[in-house]
Amino acid sequence: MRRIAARLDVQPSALYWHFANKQELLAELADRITASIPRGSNGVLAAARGIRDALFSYRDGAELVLSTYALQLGSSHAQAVLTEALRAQGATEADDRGAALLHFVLGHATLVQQRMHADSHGALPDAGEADVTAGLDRVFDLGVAALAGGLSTSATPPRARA
Amino acid sequence: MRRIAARLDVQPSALYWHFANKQELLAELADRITASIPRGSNGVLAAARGIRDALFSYRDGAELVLSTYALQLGSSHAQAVLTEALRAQGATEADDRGAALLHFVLGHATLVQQRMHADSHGALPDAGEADVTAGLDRVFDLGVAALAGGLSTSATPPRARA
DNA sequence: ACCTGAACACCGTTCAAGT
DNA sequence: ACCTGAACACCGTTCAAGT
Repeated sequence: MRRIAARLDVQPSALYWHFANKQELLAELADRITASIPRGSNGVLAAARGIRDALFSYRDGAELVLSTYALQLGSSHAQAVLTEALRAQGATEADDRGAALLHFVLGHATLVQQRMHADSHGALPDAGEADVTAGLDRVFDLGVAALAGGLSTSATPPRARA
Repeated sequence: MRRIAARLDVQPSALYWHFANKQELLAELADRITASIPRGSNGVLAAARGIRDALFSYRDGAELVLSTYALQLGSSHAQAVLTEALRAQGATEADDRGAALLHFVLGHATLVQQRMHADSHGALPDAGEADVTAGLDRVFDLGVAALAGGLSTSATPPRARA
């Protein structure tokens, strides 16, 4: 709060005219992050990646959206995007699958983002020359594919294969 | 730190003889939580539930283990249990699947635990008489089943069906 | 070896008072 | 309507000094 106030050239107490408390300010921030998630119907994998990338593009975005979603402040835009992509693909139990997918994406993204953040501060145990992020994209894709229902995860498969 | 010190009838600064900082103390706590996860080979679903329940039995256990795992402090016992159960079931890509499953379980459990915690403090938007936790067990089971590989998620199916 | 005491540099939040 | 100033009740952490 003090840092935000400083950036606005205002006293910290001024923020409490606009927000009841820190949590409500964070909920507004989370809403802006999720609002930037693309709605397009390019398949479940594209939808999941859109969410992940939106989270990654803000510092602590994943953890913030996870917590705000848990408190049921903020919108459920992310889940709506996933459920919609699942339905377009003809998945069964699209609501539950959408929830599970969202939980996976939020867990995965929070974990990866925290690890990257720690690494950039040199706070990770030294693992030699290995990339901290090695294999995590593969884990993400595998997880999404599995949760999407074992069907094709792309609504637009390569034409050459058709 | 101050609260822990008080519980031990000691000054907060005394803790810094035993731990370098708060994060290292939390890592030790996370290790004790994951150490309580049962290793049995009763299938992937049982393994995943064992992890979830271990997390639930400590205040903020899920978030704590998620963060500690992200920083790669503490053991990878939870992931080992999942990977082992996947292999016993004959799953392909057991390592990546184990990672994805762990991410899902951590995301799901963190979300559910934070929501329950907020609800018990009356911090959730009023949803009438609905249970805050409604349907979440179903989402968990569906997620685990999907990530387990679409195979049977139980190593001991009902005998009546055999 | 293990702990205390005192300090340092922070937090989020409240609220009377200003304009 | 919107902000300041000052305070309150907290944090994690350090470090000389004690025993």
